Order: sequence, then structure tokens, then C-alpha cells
Amino acid sequence: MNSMEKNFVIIDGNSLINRAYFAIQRPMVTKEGIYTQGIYGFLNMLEKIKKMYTPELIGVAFDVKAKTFRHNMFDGYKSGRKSMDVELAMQLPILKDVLKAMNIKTVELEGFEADDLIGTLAKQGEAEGFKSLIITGDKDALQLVTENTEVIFTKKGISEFVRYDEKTFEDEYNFPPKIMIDYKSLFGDKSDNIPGVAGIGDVTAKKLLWEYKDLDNIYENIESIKSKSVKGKLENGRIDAYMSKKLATINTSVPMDLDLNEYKSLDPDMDALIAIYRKLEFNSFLNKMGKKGSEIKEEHSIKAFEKIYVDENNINELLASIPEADSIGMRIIDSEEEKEKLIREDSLVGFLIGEKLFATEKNSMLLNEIFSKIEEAEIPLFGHQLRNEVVLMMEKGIKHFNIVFDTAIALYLIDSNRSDYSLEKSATTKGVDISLEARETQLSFDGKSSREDVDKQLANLEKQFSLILDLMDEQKQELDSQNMNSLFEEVELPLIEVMAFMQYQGMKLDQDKLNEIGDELKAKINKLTDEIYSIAGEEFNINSPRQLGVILFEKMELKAGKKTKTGYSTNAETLEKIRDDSPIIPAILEYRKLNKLVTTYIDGLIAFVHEDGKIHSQFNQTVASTGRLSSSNPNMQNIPIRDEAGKKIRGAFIPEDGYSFTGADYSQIELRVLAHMSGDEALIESFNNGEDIHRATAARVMGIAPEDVTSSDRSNAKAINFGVIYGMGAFSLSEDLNISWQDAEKYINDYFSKHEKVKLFMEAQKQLAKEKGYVETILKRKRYIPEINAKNMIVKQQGNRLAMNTPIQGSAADIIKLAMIKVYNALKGMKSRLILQVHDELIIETFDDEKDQVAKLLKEAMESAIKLKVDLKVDLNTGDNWLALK
DNA sequence: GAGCAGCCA
DNA sequence: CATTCTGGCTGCTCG
Repeated sequence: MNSMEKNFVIIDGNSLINRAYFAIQRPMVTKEGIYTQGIYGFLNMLEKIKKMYTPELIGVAFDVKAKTFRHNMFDGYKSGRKSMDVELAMQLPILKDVLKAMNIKTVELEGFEADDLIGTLAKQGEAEGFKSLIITGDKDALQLVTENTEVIFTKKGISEFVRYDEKTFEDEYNFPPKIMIDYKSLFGDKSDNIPGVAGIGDVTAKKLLWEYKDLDNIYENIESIKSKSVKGKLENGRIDAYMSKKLATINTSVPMDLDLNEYKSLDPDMDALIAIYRKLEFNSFLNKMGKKGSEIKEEHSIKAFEKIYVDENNINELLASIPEADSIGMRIIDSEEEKEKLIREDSLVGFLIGEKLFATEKNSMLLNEIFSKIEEAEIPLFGHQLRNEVVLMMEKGIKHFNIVFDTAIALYLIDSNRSDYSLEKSATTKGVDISLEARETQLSFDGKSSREDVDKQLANLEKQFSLILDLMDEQKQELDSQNMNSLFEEVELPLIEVMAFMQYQGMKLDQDKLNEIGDELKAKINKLTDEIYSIAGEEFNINSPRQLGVILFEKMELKAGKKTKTGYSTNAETLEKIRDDSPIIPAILEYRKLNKLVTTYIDGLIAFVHEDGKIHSQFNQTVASTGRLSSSNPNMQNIPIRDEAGKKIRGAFIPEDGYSFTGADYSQIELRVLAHMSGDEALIESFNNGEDIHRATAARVMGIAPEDVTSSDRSNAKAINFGVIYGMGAFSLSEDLNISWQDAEKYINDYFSKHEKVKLFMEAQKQLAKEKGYVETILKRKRYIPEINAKNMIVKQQGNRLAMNTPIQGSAADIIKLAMIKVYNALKGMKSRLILQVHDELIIETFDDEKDQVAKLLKEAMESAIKLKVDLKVDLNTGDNWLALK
């Protein structure tokens, strides 16, 4: 942005406090009971805006509660909206007080919405030579974009901004901003209850506007519209269209005081501000002002590096320094989500070597040379969430890696309960801003990137590496003091390469086959839809539980089961109970099942296929609190298997030519872990004698001989065995087995009396969580369980179950992680490759000549991953598609 | 974004 | 006393 421009920042107060309020999940309440998270988020946002745009003028507009001219025109206007939470509403007047103390002008006017005031101010600003910047979370404001007015949207709550000027708007919408109004006149706006023209949808509205430019022109030339139905709808909807236009149009001529001198950016009234911040307990703001609220936080000092942007001309300096490096920090600096991290081209890859920070563009040919040098000299690598960096290296042909530290993974081991392990988040807690906004710029590598842009990116990268180095220092000590060095170094770090490799390698999908299945299912869905409509006597959205509830339980008066927060429960369990009461029920159940398959597993999967015909799912190492892995984009760990219709989808996953699949899954890994950890003699003996564990359990609990156990006895015992792992209660077991609560309780007591060590183990876990705050797995992975000391009994019970389940689930995860590393290393030098993990099973894409070798090494590696008091047993399968493995 | 639903181990 | 079993991801609706 041209720094000579004079900026007029106009903020939509209601919109932003609303966004801020909902963006901050954790409620913030002062001792006096004042809710503050909306104000807090708003002020953080305001600070960022001021830093980014250094506005000469600034103002905040608010809505007035009273009706506006729009309500007077149309009763339905915004009628669907629910009223504001009281917790949020009480924050509005306080926010206005804060703004007053900051000497920031606020405006509101009865009869007008904030948008109208904003539009009027923006226009005035333009007239007086300012660039008007509208900050809002509301898309309505887009119509105000002009040559000198831009709209800056908040995204992800309020943490990110997206800027719209005339060009970016047109790129996205294919028509100029002003036409937004005409678009709403036709299509309407659900959120504001603007009707639009009945029957005209998003697509038709856009088409009409591309052809006829605006609403007036459409109606002037209505005779030339070819489609009779569209023409008819337009004729019938003429009045609605023009009323909608009035409703949608932001008034830019509100009669208000337009002396822009009042909006001049002034220094705050410090005394007043400090007083309010103290009342609101905003200690972080007070600290920044040098006033004590609590202890004063030290500003994070950024280490300074020599910054070098690398291109063909100076690549040699980087290449020369690589072989001599003790270690290299590596980081892709990217503006987008993880998901897109590998697709975007306009990113930098940074390398920290000693006191020098090198960076080059990600799509650069130079990367090959750089990576090869690193590989050749076996230089240790460190970074934060290195997986995607490793995938990039693999894409450039690199095969050997020497990863020595990953600060995201260390963070995860230290506290597995966090929801966000991004470097940005860690930065915030240290008072550093490395966000996209802080970068203020995007690089474009077509020769247009200015020196300034590059410098900004490099400065940001410098901050990131500075943070990584600090985190590393802290974390090394922390991991050491918690005895997690070997878990970190021998399990999690080597696993990074395995995870990256599975993502890089991917799994091939037979799209034609999948589409064939999809077409069949879609035909069935259409039939079911007709059937459901005809039984119901009307058309409705079957996918909406709310609409479905009304049809079933009000119109058709079927017997309603449980209720949910928002209405009747319509889930499969509930509907199953009234299956025979109407033919609509089985039809709906079938519809749901098929629709799930089509949306998630047919169309959903196809959307993830890359150019190479493969799906490259991401395996995440820092998500599950127990230590398990997770998979996303798409999730390959929940592809259907139980249901007949769903099974076929697995059949569409196929190996590359010349390969087949070899799969191996641990038999009863969690129960074996329980046997080991508890030391229960009966369980250990059963496993080591190779007995059928559920049958043996039934025999023991019922006091009968194994050969007298019926199949129903066995399945009951199976439910108990699962229940034990989850920290079961009598209620859920009774539901599971369809027996009375008392019988279930007796069953559980009998189980524990025959497995006393299991009982003791469970008690010990709860005790450990209560006293030390955490529980541990076999490899000393920790999970903190704050719930266990909660006052709320429901939360406390949940804590108890977590304490019992986590060591078991987490240890099973430890074991398969060990196995993955073993298998991955054993396959080095072979053509066969590990491509998938599904919690207790591994799948290898096996080269035809290596089948026997792979089967042998896979089983051997998994069964010897760790030595327990019980044997580990693995079942092997082979096949020409994924389905054939079961 | 929350809530519901449904898929996996 | 009452008590609804762990861990994930995605798609859809609705405000």
C-alpha cells in the first residue's frame, strides 16, 4: 500500500464485537461478573488495524436497537434473527466507554443501521481525499467498494483479514461491487430476510446480471429473455425485486454530522483507560502500557540474523555454507492453511544456518541443489511442524533426512491437550506477532515483488526462527525433566519422516469405479427421495434434522424419542425404535446411509484426488490427546467397512501397476496392553495360551467351562471387554446388552472380582490423575486430566474415564508407532512402501517380486515392536484392492 | 460457528 | 445420589 495515502478507518462496531465474542471460546468474566471477551477481542483487532494502516481518521459505527427505515418498509426484515446474547449485549456500552477513553469517535443514529452510517462516512472521506477502509465481518458492506473505498473483512473470528478493492471483488464475483445490490434484489439474502425474486437462484441471478448488467436493464429488456420460466418469475416478482433492492441498498446519504475533524486519531486519555482496563482485568493491555495489573510480561527479544534473499546470482554463498553447518532450521513461510501449504507457489522456504538466514522462493529450481547438499552432508534439521517441509523435500527427490528437533511435536508431548500447536499461537503467548497481517504483504514472483516486500517477509521469517530457537531451549529442558527424551527422539522424531512419506506416496483411487458406484447410489437416493416425499405428503429437506423432526413427530404424529437442544432427535438409534410404525422410517434410514456414502465417500473423496490419480491424505502427529495419529484431507482412517453398500468404496482404492496390498493388523492390541499394564494373571494367561479372549472372559465371569460358552455369552463378554477399556458404567452396558441396569451392574462386579488386578489398575489410574494431574503410557507419554478435579460431577466422571482409557489407547498408539518406524526402515532399499496406518493396522503397497519378503518383515516387525508380558499377535492379509484385505 | 448426523479404530 | 463408554474427521443445515 502507498504510505502516502491518508487512511480513514471506519469500523462496524456491532459486527466486530459479535465476531470477537464468538471467536473466543473460553468465556472471560471479571470478579465482578462482567463478561469481557467481546471487548477484549475487539481491542486486539483494533490494535492490529491501527498498526497496519496508521489511520489519520478513525471512527466506529453502531446499530441502534430501534427499528430502522427498512423495518418500516418490510415487516419481515431481519425477523429471523435471534436476539443478541445478554452476555454480549452487556459488553456494548462498556466497549463504547473504552472507545471514549481512547478518544475514538463513535456514531449511531436512530432509524439507521451501522452500514448506512459507514457508507455515508466512506463517501465523505473519499470526497475529502481519503482512502476509506471499512472494517467489518458483514458481507453486506461489499457494495460500498469503489476506487477509493475498500472493505476489509475479518476471517476466522477476527484473527485474519481479507481485503477487497474493486479488482479483488471483480476477480471473485465477476461483476462490479455496485451490482451486489442488484444481485440481492434477485437472489435475496437469507440472513437478512430479503426476499428477492421467488424461484430465481444464485446461478440464474448471476447469469442475468452478466448479460444485462443491472436490474433496471433486465426489466427494460424483459421481452428478450428466452427462458419462459425465468421471464415469468421475473414478471411475477417485479415488486419484490424492487423492494429487495431498496432493502439491500446501503444509504450513503444519511443526514448526519459530517465534520471529519471529529474523527481525527488522537492520543487516549490514559487515566480513564487505565481505570477501565483495571476494572475489566485486562492485564495484558495494562502491561503493554507499563502499568501493573499483574506481573509485567517481558517483551520477547527477537534475535537478529543476517538476511539473504537467494536467487541464481548468490546461491553459492548458501551452498558453500551448508556442508559446514552444525544444523539447519527449515521453514516454509506460507499464508495459507496447512491444506494448501503444498499447493501454493508464492511462498518462501527459509533456511537458518548459524547467524545467517537464507530464503528462496518455493517453486525455485534452486531448491533441488540446496536440498541435495543438505542430504549429501547429512546436516541435522530442525523446525516447527516439519512434516510438510519433508514432503517438499521428498517431492524434490530427497531420500535421507536427519531431523533433530521439531518444536510443535515437543509442545505436543509436553501438553497433548492443546488445540492449536501453530507457531503463530506460541508467538502470541510470547507477545510476538508473526501473523499474516504482520507480514502485510504477499510475494509475487513475476518480477513485481518489491525489495520492501521481500524485506518484510524476511523480517517475519527472522521472528519465526528466533521463536523456534527459544522454544527449543525451553523444551529440551522440559522434555528432559519429564523423562520424555527417548519418546521424543526415538519415536516421535523418526516418525515425522514416516508420516511425510505416507502423505508423499499417497494411495491410488479408481475414479471410474467410484463414479459407477456413485451413479447407482444416486439413482437409489432419487427413488427414496420421491418415496419419502410421497409418504410425507410434501417436499422438505430430508437433510435437515429440524425439518425432518417436524414432519415425523408433528405432522405424522409418530412417537418421538429423546430430544436434542434444538428439537426432536432423529438419529438412527431413535428412528430404529419406531422402524415399524411407518414405511417412511426405513426409507429415511436408507436415504441417510446412502447419502452419507455419496457426499462424504464418493463425491467427497473424488474432490481430493491429485493430478497423479492418488489421494495424499495428511497424517497429523499432534492432534489426538492420547497419542494416536489422525488423518485428514481426506480422513483415510474412516473409510467404510462394516456396511455392505459402503464396503464397495474400499474396493476403489487400488495399488499401482506391478504392486498389490499387504495389510497387517494387531489382534486385540488394547486388551493385550491392559493385560500387560495391569499384570492381571488371568488375562495374561489367556493371551499367552492363544485362547479366544472373549470366550475365555465369558467362561471366567460366568464360572463355566469355555466350551459351554454360547455365542450370546461370548458377545456379552466382548461388550464388557470393550467397556472396561472405555471406563464403562452400568448404564451404558445395560443399553449395549439390552439388559437391566441391575443385571449390568452385577455383570461388571463379577468381571472385576475375577480380574482384580484390572480393578486395581483402574483405581490406580484415577488416583494418579487426581494426585499428579496426569496419566502415562508405556513409553511415558503424558496426558494431563484437569477434569478429574472438577466440581461438576459429570465433568469429573468424564475425567475418570479419560484416566482409565488414555493409558490403554495411548500405549497401543505407542506400540504401533514403534512398529511403523521399524517397518519403514526395513523397507528402505526396496520398492514396496508403507502407505497407511489405521490405528491398529498398517498397509503396504507391495512390489510384486517382494511379496514374501514384505509379509515376513511386516509381521516380524509389528510383533517385535515391544516386549510385553503378553505376546503381540498380528494377522496378515493380501489383495489387489483395499477391500480384499478383509 | 454450532449442532446434528454418521463413518472408522 | 445419579450415573449415556474412548479417540478422531467430514458434510450438511441454520443462524
